[in-house]
Amino acid sequence: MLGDGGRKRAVVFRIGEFSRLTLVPVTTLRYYADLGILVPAYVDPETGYRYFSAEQVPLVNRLLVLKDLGLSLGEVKAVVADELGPDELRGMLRLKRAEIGRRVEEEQQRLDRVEARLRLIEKEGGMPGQEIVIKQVQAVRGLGCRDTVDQMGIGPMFGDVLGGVMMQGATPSGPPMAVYHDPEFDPAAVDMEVLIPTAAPPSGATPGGREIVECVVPAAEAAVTVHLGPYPTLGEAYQALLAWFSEQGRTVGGPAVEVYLTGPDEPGGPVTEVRLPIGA
Amino acid sequence: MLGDGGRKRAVVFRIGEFSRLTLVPVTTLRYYADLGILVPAYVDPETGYRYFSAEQVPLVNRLLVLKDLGLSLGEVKAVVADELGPDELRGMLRLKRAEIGRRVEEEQQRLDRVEARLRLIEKEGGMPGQEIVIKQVQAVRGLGCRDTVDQMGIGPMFGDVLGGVMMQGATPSGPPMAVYHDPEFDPAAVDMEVLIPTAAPPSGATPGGREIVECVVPAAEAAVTVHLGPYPTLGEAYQALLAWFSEQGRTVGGPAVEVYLTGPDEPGGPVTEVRLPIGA
DNA sequence: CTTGACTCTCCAGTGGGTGGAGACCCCATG
DNA sequence: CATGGGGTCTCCACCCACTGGAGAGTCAAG
Repeated sequence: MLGDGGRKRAVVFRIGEFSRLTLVPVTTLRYYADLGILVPAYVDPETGYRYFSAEQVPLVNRLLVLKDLGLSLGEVKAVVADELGPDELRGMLRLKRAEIGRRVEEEQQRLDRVEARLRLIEKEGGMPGQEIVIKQVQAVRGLGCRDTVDQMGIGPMFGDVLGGVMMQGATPSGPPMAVYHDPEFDPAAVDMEVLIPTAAPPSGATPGGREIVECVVPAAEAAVTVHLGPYPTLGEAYQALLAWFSEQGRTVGGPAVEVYLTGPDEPGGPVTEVRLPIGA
Repeated sequence: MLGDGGRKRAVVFRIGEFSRLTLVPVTTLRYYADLGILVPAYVDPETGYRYFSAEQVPLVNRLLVLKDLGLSLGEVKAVVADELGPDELRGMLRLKRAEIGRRVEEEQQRLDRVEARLRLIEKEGGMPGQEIVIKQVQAVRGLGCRDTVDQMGIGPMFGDVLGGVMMQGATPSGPPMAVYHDPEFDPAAVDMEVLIPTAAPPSGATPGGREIVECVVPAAEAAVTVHLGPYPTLGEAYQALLAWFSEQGRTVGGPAVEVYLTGPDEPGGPVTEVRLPIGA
């Protein structure tokens, strides 16, 4: 058309023209060429210049469409290079559909959380002091015992169990924990389990007066918060957790667990993690 | 508690214990520490060991919550470090809300496209030969002319315009284009505009018999496809495009544009890009 | 031949980590 | 007090899909 005198030379474009034709940036074209996804029709062995043919424009479009459907460049390469059949392609797209669906769901939930947080800020004028996080806590194995005591007996029980475990020669592998088996807190009769995590628990003997046995706190999905301050103020943490449960429309799925990250002798009071399992 | 003889030493955890407490991987804790997001309570200057205090557990939870709301680590750092007020935080969250909303929208549309493609594959048993892509095509400036000719006059018109433009000494900056101004194709009277893109267009003179003037193809959002094969088969491309418009529930927003990437003398026929603007 | 636009290769950086290599440290036991 | 095993350190590379820059070479018009 533009001269060429009848010699049959394929119509090729340099990378810049091709970029203008396809609206794909030059650097990206080079990147695709290096990855082998869009191999130039001809590469000058002297200069390294890449030349693309007009027939490659629809290939670029196919590539863009596949990318737009959410395929990674590796998958795109497999599709355009290996010419994989409609079955594999269908399978791949079904996977993508599931994956994108999941992502939509996730983002929607994230959006809900952001909106809840915004409402909270509007109402309270700032971030709350204690955050509530969902965690998949794994099971904890250790030594301890379960007993029903009144409110005043809680402190002594810790000392008792701790002393008993030490007497057994076991080495704590983490901070002490307690499980409160009563759904309601009754100051007169607290059904609680105190345990010290240990790596390889040797078995039973008696300390001050209670029997030390192997105990397990089961794995759970739990709403978790951390309370800073003396034990009488732990109720705030439970209030916040229960408010969260009612706000989320979820139910409590098991007994509360407290983890005593720091003892009561610290300046500023102890640090206590409170876990409330989420119902199935 | 564990001895310590009454000396006031803060309860600190090594990175592994802290990781177990917070369920954040050790490597990630180190990463956050390096970024200055979660600075250890104490770093041993001799060994470099990082020690975290129990008071930092709620800080980690706050961090996780913020990250979960979609903030980047940089933003999280700004929030936890600079203690920025509720106003900035609110603003940031509002931005996030908009951003996440956009992303939900996008992913939803992507999901729709994947499902449409899956339906297509089920029906046709494979990928279509020609893909349709949405592109923001920018305006093209050049030399050419508009005329109404019959079907047989299209070819000569190209030769005429091309010759005229060459005679002006202008250098084409891209492949020839044509705009078809009739909504319907009437073989007896085709209202078409032929133009050759040029960088700095010099103005008017006459070639074989038509006046060459400066022309512009406006920028547009267009559905684009590329057709391989002789011109009489271009109807397939238009059919595919119109099917796409009706499937997408969109309307055509302007005259069709054809870009002649390759001339008719190529083996295998010419390569032609067809653009149909999308209505506002 | 010069000039300016274009292209080449190579390297670095993005974000939010993950994994490994090789060296050092801590602690409990013998 | 030596030793062993597990924990921790730093540094580097890798993931994805690009994007930007430096410095050198190339192409085409005047």
